[in-house]
Amino acid sequence: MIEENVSLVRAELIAVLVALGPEGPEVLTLKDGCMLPSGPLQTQHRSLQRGMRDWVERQTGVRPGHIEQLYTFADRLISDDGMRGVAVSYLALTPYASVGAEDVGWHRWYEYFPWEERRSPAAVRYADHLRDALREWIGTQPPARQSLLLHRLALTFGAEDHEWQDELVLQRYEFLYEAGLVAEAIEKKCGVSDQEEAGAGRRMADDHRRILATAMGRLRAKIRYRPVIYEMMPELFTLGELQDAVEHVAGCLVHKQNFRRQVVQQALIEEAGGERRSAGGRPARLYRFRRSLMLDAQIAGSKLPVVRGR
Amino acid sequence: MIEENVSLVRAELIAVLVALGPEGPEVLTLKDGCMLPSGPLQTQHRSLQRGMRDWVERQTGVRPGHIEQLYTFADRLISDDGMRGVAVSYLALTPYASVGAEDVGWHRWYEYFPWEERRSPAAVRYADHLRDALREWIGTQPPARQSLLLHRLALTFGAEDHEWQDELVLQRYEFLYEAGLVAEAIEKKCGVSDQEEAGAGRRMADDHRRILATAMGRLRAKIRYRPVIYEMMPELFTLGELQDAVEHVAGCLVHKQNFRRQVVQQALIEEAGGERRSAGGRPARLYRFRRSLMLDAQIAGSKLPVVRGR
DNA sequence: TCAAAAGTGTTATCCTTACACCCATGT
DNA sequence: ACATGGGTGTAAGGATAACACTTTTGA
Repeated sequence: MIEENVSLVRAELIAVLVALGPEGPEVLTLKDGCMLPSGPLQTQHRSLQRGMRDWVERQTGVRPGHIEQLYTFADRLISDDGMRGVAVSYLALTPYASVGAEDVGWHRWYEYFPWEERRSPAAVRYADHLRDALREWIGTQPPARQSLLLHRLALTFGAEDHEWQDELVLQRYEFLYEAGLVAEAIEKKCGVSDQEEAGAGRRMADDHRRILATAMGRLRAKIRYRPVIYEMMPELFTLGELQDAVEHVAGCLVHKQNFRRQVVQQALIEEAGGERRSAGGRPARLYRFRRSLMLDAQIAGSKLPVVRGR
Repeated sequence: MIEENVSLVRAELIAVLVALGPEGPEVLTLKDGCMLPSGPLQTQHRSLQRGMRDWVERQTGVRPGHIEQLYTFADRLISDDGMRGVAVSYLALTPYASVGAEDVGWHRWYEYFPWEERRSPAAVRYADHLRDALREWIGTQPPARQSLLLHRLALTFGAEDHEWQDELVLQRYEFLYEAGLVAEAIEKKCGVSDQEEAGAGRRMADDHRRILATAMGRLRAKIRYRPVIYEMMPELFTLGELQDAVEHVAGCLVHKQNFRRQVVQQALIEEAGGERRSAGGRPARLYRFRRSLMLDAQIAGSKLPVVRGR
C-alpha cells in the first residue's frame, strides 16, 4: 500500500527544558552541555508529547511541567541508514531540580547566547561588538545585497533608531550563522571543529542551538502576555525574586514599582503569609501562585511590564 | 541500525489555505469541502514546507503565499498498513484565486464554524444557543466536574462577565466535540455517519476540522499584532475593503474612524492614486501595501484596532 | 433630496511611564 | 547612621475609545 516516492521517516523528539537557576535561566543538557534531551518516537508512545516526556525522564530524571510545541523540521541530511528524519521540538518549563546522572546537567542559556544577556553595560558592549563584526561581513558581500542586509542588521540587532527586541533570538542567531560567526557554521564550511574556536557563544551538536534559540525567543515573547513565568518559580517567592526571574528571562531590566503594581493587580498571586530575610534590607513578603486560576491563566493572558530602566 | 521499538512513520503534510472571498474568508478544500489539501512527505521534497507547497499546487493549482507552521501531531489510530503517521499542519494565506479542478473549491469557513461569525445579532444568537446546549450537557456530567466545566464554558463562550474572545476557536470546537455536539464526535461514538445530522457546523474528514479551527484561531490572534491581513488583499484596495477583511476574519466589528486612523498611521500602506466607485456612496481612494516594508512587517509587528462597535 | 459610504476633527478616558518618597532590616 | 532592598502614592504623557460632523457620490 506504500506509494512510490513516499519516504518513511524516523520521528525524533527534542526537548528544551528551562528552569531558573541561582543566576538566571538554565537548559537541561546531555553530553556535557552539547546536546538537548532527545530520542525517537517509539511504538509504545501514545502521543508526541508523551514520547518527549518519556525521553526526558529516562535520560535526565527530570519531570517537565508546562509543555508547548515549538517547531517541526525535516533533517537536512539523510542519515547513515538512508533514513530521513523529522524532528519535533518542545519547550518545557519546570522548577529548578537537581540532576544526578552522568553528563547530564543544567547550563546557563547565556553561555550559548552571551549576546542575549543585556542587563549590564558590559554585556551590551558584547552585542555591539558582534554587530560590528556583522557589519564588516556585510561589507564583503555582493554590493546589491548590502543594503538589504544592513536593514536586517538594524532590525535584528537594533541600530539606526531601531530598538533591540529581545524576542528576536532566533533571527540574531541565524544572522550570525549566515555570517559564519558561530561555531556550527564554521564547522559546516571547513569540515573541522577546532574545539573552542572563533565562534561566538558555546556550541551544540547538530542544530540543537538553533532549537534553543527558538525556545528562548518563544519564551521571551510569551512572558509578556501569558503568566508562564510562574511555571518556573518555586512554591513560595517574593516579588523581588519574581522580578529577577522576569529580568533574567527577558534579558533586560524592568521598572520596579510598575512591575509590582501590575503583578498584584493581575491577582494571579496571593500573599502566603510570612517573609523572607536576605542579607541586608527589609524582609520581603512571600507570595504564591494561585493554582486555582490555572485555567484562566492559560486562556486569559496577562501582560508583564517588561520595560526599560531600573 | 534501527533500534527495537522505534517506529518509522509516514509524515503527512496538511495545508489550510485561506483567502478572502466576496463574503468573507474561505478555505481551499478537496472532496467537495470535506478535506484539506494534504499528502505524504516524499523523498524529493527538500523541506516540509516545500512538500506542502508541492501537494497544494498539484492538488489544487493554487500557489500558497505567506506560510506558517501550525502544529504537529501523531495520528490517534494506526492505519491499515500498520504504519503510524505524524501530521504536520500549515497555515497559508493567499489572494483569492479561482480553481479549475474537479471537487476542488473554496468554502466559507463559517460554514464549518457558524458560531464563530458574530457580526450580526442573529449570528450571536446561534452562539448563545450552543452555549445553552453545552450548559445542558454539563448538567449530565458528574457533579464534581461541573463547576470546572462551567468555568471553562464562561471563559471560552463568554458568560458571567467574561468577554467572548474571538481567538479561542480551537478551545470552543474542542468543547463542543467533548460534549458530542459536532458531527465528528457523534460518528466516533456511534460508528455511523447519518449524513447531515445533528452536529453543529459542516463536518470534515478525520481531524481536519480541528486543524481548521487551529488555523482560524492563529490567524485571528495574529492579525492583531502582525500585518498579515495584507497577504490576503488584492494589489489595490480601499480602506473600507480592508476593514471589511479584518472584520470578516476576526468575526467581529471594528470602529471605523479609529481603524482608519491607525491603519494610515502604521504607514504600511500608501495611496495608489485613483478611486473605486461602488453602488451608492462616495468613491473611495485606492491603497496598496508597501511591499518594500515586508522585512519590517515580519519583524516589527503592527496592531490593528479590533474592537467592538460600529 | 435622501440614503449610503468616505473621510476629518475633537474630546474623554484609561493605561503606562516615571518620579518621589517612606519603611524595615543588617552592619 | 547608613546602605540595601521592600513597599506606597501620585502626577505627566500617550494611546485608545467614543462621539459629532462634513464630503461626495448614486438613485
